[in-house]
Order: sequence, then structure tokens, then C-alpha cells
Amino acid sequence: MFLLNNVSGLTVLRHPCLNLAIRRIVALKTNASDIAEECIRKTGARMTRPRIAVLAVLFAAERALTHTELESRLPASLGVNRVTIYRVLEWLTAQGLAHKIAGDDRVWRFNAADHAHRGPHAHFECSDCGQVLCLEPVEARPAVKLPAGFRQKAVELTVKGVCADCGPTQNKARTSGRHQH
Amino acid sequence: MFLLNNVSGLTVLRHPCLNLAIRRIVALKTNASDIAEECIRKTGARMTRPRIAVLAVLFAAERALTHTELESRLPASLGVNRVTIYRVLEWLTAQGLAHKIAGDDRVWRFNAADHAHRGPHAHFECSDCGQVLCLEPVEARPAVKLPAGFRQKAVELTVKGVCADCGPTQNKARTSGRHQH
DNA sequence: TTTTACTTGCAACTTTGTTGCGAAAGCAAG
DNA sequence: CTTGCTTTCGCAACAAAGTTGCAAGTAAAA
Repeated sequence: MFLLNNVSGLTVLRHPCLNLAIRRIVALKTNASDIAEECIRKTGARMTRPRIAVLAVLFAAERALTHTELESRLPASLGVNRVTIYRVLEWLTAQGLAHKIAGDDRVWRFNAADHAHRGPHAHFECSDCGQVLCLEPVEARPAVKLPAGFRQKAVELTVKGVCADCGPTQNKARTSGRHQH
Repeated sequence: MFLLNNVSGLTVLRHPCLNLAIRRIVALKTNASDIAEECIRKTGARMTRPRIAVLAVLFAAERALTHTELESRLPASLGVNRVTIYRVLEWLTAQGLAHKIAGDDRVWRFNAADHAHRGPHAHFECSDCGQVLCLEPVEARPAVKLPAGFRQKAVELTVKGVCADCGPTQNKARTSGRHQH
């Protein structure tokens, strides 16, 4: 499920959406910035500090991050502008290095991803804190009939529920501050 | 699939999400306001003009409507405030009379729905104009494994693609004005 | 008809994201 | 290492969608 392979001496995540545990381990073993740098170099575009920093944060993240979360995890010393983060995220998404998810709270969330990121693919969304994370690929892609003239491009599957942090028996400290009204 | 039955002399939509054709027919045969009035009366709460008007527009709508679309379809003579529409939609959703859908454009869309609205349930979202409509219930509900401590409440299936209005061979007049950047 | 609690309208505010433009910084050539 | 071209960034202003506080209005019960 979660493949790691070696690109130019660095351990690179081959599966776009990694779960908490594995991502954290990888983040400790290798430098997320180095991975990010390598990925950006491969695009042929300019290597800039904001791009590397944003992608590194995404690589080290345990789940999909909102723009605000990303901003607060970025080293303050870099002084990256809010607008730049938006533009970098847009660019990363266009390059296929990041993956954009719309949640129920009208906020975009971003994951690190690589070009292997294709095919059916499920998300989990916590209805309490709004957290989104990727689930393993679903095998059974359900067939849905569309009205005449409609063309299908992709199917998205979202599981809604309560995450471990927000669960009734767990501690009530929230990972991110949002609650649905 | 689309059941109509009779409640206190009025034809009431028993299926929450109706497709274009059927909804239009029903809207012509009966007065959407009467249906709306009846539904609101059944909640036991106050019957107010904004509530009836908003629900009537939802009943007559051929697809999920954004707040803005709803506002422009509301009779101007009523002079319903923007904020009131938000509050009425929130109330209708809480009552189970409306159904709230999050699209990729960070805008809520609302459908008329009744309490029979349960179970797995797919949406179509046009990646060109952003339009959302409900599809028939999906039979195969795919099983997804969640991490430990996570609880599943609902599964949402969204088909993304191009609607008939935005299709390449159809006329290019857009139903609603949005395009994804 | 009066009373009371629920709704509405208004204005101001918040959050999230976008746009225009001049300044800064990559990268390549010399 | 310097020059110059082009991309990218920072700033400020803007825009859309939705929220909040509060006084005024109104549906429904007494």
C-alpha cells in the first residue's frame, strides 16, 4: 500500500497520501526539505525558498493541511507572504506535486502527492474538527448512471464521521480548532 | 425511483432529490408554495413568508441552488434579506426539509428534501459550471477501512464531469456563470 | 387584544481566496 | 562575477461567501 523507493539517494514517498504513522517516520529519517527540493528540481521550474518550504511542510504533514495550518507550520524566519502560499499551492497542484481537497467547511486542504497519484481514491472527513485524510484506494468503483449528455470524469468517495481525536471516548483536546455549527 | 404521494390534498415529493423533468412537471401541476407551506406547518414552528418562499423555490428548482441563485429566484416583492435567506436555509436544513451540499467552489448548494432522505446517495458536479445535482441512490456501497478510533457516519459519492450544458457538442450557453480557474 | 418569544432586517465584521503591479530573485549567458 | 531576462514574490486593495449583535417586527398563544 505505502511504497517507498529511492530517488537520487533520498527516500521518496511513492504513494501520494500517506497515513499518520508512516509519514512521521519518514519525516524523521530524512529531511523533508531535501525531498521537496528534489521534487521541485524535477519539474524544471525555478527552485525558490517558498516552494521548497511549502512542499516540505506538506511532506512532513500527517494529514491534509489548510492554508492557515500550512502558514503556521512554515518557519517564521522565512517570512513567506500569505499570497505567496496561495500561489505556491496552486502551482504545486498544477505540477501534480500537491493534491487539493474540498471539505465541507469551504476550505481547501492540501496533501503532498506525486504523479503516481491517479485512480479512485477515498477521503475521510471528520464532521467535528473538519480534518481530512486520505484512505487507501477503493477497489470497487461503483457504477453510476448519468443523465443524457453528461460525461463522467472522476468519482470521489468521501467517508464522513468522527476522527480518533474527536471520538467520544478519547481525550477532548482538538487537533484543529474548527467545529461545525 | 421518484415517488409522489398525496398528503392532505397536495402532491408532495417523496423522494428528496428529484431530477429535472419530474420536478418541473410537479411544479407546474401544483403550487410549490402550498407544498412548502404544508411542510413547514408540519414542523410545528412558525410559518413565515421567507421560510415558505425559500422552500417553494427549492421545490421548484431543477437542481441544487446556491444562496445567490436562490436569492435571485425569490420574488423581489417579498424583499427578503440576504441574511434571512442564510438563516432560513440553515433552519430548513436542521429541520430536514433541505439538504446542503458542498461543492468544489466552496459554495453551499441546497436541495429540497424530506425526512425520507437517508442512505447512500450520489451527487454529480460539473467541473465547468459548478452545477450540482443528485443522482439515483447507489446500490453498491463500497466498504472502506478506517484507522483505529475513527467512526464512520456516512459515505458520500460525488461524480465529477461535464454536464449537458457544458458538454463539447452542446450549445455553449452556460446555465450558471462559474468557471473553475 | 395583549403578550411573549421567535424571526427578520440592518450594518458591521470575519474568513478565505484573488488581482494588479512594482520590486526582488532565479537562472543562464557572457 | 556581472549582466540581463524572466519568473516569482510582497504588498495592498479587492471580492465573495458567510456570520454576528442587536433593535424592530410579527406569528401565535393567552
